[in-house]
Amino acid sequence: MAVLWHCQGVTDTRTAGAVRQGSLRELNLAVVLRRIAATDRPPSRAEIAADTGLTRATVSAVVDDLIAGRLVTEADPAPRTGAGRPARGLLLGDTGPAGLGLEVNVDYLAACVVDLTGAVRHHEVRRVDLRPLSPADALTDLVALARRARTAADDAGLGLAGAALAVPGLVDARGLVRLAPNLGWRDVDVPALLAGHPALTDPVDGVPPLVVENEANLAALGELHARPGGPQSFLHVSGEIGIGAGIVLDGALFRGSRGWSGELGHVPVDPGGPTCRCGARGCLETYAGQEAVLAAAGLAGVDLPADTAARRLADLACSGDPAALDALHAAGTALGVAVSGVVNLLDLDTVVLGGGYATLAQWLCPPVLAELDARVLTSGWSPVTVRPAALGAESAAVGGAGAVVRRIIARPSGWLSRPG
Amino acid sequence: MAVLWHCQGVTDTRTAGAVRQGSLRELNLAVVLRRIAATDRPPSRAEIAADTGLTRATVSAVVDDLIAGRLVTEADPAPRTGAGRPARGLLLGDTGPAGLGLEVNVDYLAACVVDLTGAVRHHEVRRVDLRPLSPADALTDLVALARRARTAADDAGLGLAGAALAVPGLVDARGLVRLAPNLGWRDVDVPALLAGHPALTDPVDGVPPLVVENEANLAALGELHARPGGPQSFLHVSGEIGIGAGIVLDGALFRGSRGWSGELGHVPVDPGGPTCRCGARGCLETYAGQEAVLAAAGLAGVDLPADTAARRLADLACSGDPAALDALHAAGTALGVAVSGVVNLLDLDTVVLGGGYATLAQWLCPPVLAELDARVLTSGWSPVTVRPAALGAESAAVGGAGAVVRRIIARPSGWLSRPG
DNA sequence: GCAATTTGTTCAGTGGTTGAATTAAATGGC
DNA sequence: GCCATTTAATTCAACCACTGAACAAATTGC
Repeated sequence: MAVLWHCQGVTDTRTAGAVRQGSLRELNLAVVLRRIAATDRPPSRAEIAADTGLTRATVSAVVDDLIAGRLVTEADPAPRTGAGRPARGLLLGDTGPAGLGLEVNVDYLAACVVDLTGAVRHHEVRRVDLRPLSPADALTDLVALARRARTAADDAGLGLAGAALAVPGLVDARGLVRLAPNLGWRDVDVPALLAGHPALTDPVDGVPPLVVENEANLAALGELHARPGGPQSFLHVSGEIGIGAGIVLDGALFRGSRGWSGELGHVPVDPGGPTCRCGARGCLETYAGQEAVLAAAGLAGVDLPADTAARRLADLACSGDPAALDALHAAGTALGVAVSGVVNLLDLDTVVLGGGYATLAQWLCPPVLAELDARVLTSGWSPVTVRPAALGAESAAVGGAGAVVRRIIARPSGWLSRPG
Repeated sequence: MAVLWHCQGVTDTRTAGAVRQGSLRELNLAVVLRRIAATDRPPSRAEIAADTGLTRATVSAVVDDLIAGRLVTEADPAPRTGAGRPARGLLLGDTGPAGLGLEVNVDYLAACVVDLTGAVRHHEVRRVDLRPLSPADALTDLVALARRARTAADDAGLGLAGAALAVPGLVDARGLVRLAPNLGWRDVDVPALLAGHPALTDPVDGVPPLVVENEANLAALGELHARPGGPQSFLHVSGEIGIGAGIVLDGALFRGSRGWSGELGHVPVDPGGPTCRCGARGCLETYAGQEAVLAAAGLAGVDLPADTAARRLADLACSGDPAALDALHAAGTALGVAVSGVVNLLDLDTVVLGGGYATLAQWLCPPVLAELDARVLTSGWSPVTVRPAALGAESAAVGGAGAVVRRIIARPSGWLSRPG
């Protein structure tokens, strides 16, 4: 009766399709590469063999393939240890594939390049109010950033293996932006608009080069990326003009069946509360959305980019402004109520405050924690951690680029068998 | 720019560990068996080969192994089609392994046996009020049911491959029941108490024979099991004395990191509402829990098993009793508020009302739907379906037994390499 | 200088898939 | 009723990638 197996294990999807003969190598490439990626200290071939259960012979063969594909390099200085032939450490390559992360937001465009090791090799943010621009014009500007990012990647010897574009709105499975309220976009066919710009990336192994994804989801992945040893399951709340959330479970983004998960802004906080622009009453957004908080702090009608607004509010709070402090406490309490529901439902132990909330975390965390302590059934056993996001506005772009390189690590065969 | 790949695919965990040589067959056994299980019409070897991409030679070899292990049988009557040698249909075996499902609840014990095909081959429910009994006595009674179930399985030529026990409470990873409030259990070490009863099942391939799991989670799996072609992602709400929920995503139970997901009963509905027995204010349970609904319907203080109480309430509602109708409408509205939050967060399109709610679905569905329509951001694009559960009180036991056989289908090598 | 130790590679052996050829079992036209 | 046609399933040599053991390489310590 010793150890129990879990129902989660009951339905593990170890293989999606058939396992052909070549899949064996394909799968072991992923196993070995993942092992190399999983640690700080570069592991030796022998160590990998011992850890994974493969023979040293197999590991050597697999590593040869990985080195040939520039996914892995040997560490030059042999780490000095005891007796025996010194091990040669293996590192993720920093001249192989890289991911391109892009973001279109209300008041800025961003692009970044992340290499296999997770290092941000290029980063550019361009402040521009996109609301007056048409989607086509906005994307033309974005392509200029992407082109510079690609040049930077080329100069560094990196090959772009894919790109991810963050958009603050609902995106469907084909990359159509169904609704991005704060951008004023509706049914914008981003892939079609970008189709005329082949500069982005080339397809690799049949994998299309661009993903379009909700900004809050990619920002959550950015948090995952920024804390390699951190929790693998958490809720990342993006407090912008609207409130979105990215749900990360076991190191993977949970998108829902259509990718529309995480609409935390419209979780009911008080069913009899004020009417939200979505038509319902008492949504979280009516308590903790940027507009509501600014109004409560006496800054009604101020039209500011999210981070500037948050900065302004933080300054007020720092100076002890009572209206600002009250507004933040109320927002934090409402946020705590909504988040408590999430935690009760998903059994999470970490909540990350991102977007504008990161700047205001100092004032938001206490009331959020208070609600969590009171409302989460299991908080007595294991308390919930609430903390600000590790990255700022670049989170979504970095998260998107990181998702691209994580995909390479999860399935290196695609990169290795590329035409080039 | 054609088709987009999804972020979900970015983080697919195709392999957990190393892929040894024998894993190839192991994995293909699962691929082929899953294909056989996935359809009504028995597929031929050739059809499986075409679908999976394996060669007919490989499929034949794999099927031979499955037939030898009684996991698969050949359908006797050749399905008459066009020209050519007639195909021999392949079916899941009904004389191979089976799962044992058990349930301990407030007012009944249950046991059932489910074979690979999903058929319930044995079922027994024993009504008994467990609250006065000690956990040890309750489990002794349960073992008697389990023994009869095992005898029934043996008589039918089935081999029990594992058992799952549903408990209405929080269960930790080691099978310890941390808290089962309505049973009056706290820190009950179920595996230890059952260790003296070896009659349950024998271990198979190192997999321990018994899982202890939350009743709401297994009931959700029961719903999945009862509707083979139904949705693979849904929220299953169990309305008992407390309110639990099981979250099924892509055909798998989502348990959270510690298995404590689905505490819907303590999701806040109105932060200023009545105080709940958990200490917080305005939990769903204070509006839609059995006690609250009975009190609102004028049946305060009645201490009844969940299904009896629901039956009584349904009778009142049928007869047009205004207090009962109002109580149900209020409960449904509160339930709708809580469920709206869940749907906004997880992007689900189906909500199943189970437990006592199934009996009352006729009156609960309309207000739940009304709240969903008003509060779910994406309800305009794709409406949410709300419907009663397919199974009644037996849901958790059947779901647990089904989870055992699903595990066999997911990893048949464990059964095939068993000692016997 | 030599035994001990640990790493990494080489190589014959093997398990399981591959692909083509072959056999099996039916339909349909004449 | 016979034979070409068609589709299903099996057989078999070839091959791919892993296995295990032996071996070469590189260092420490006596």
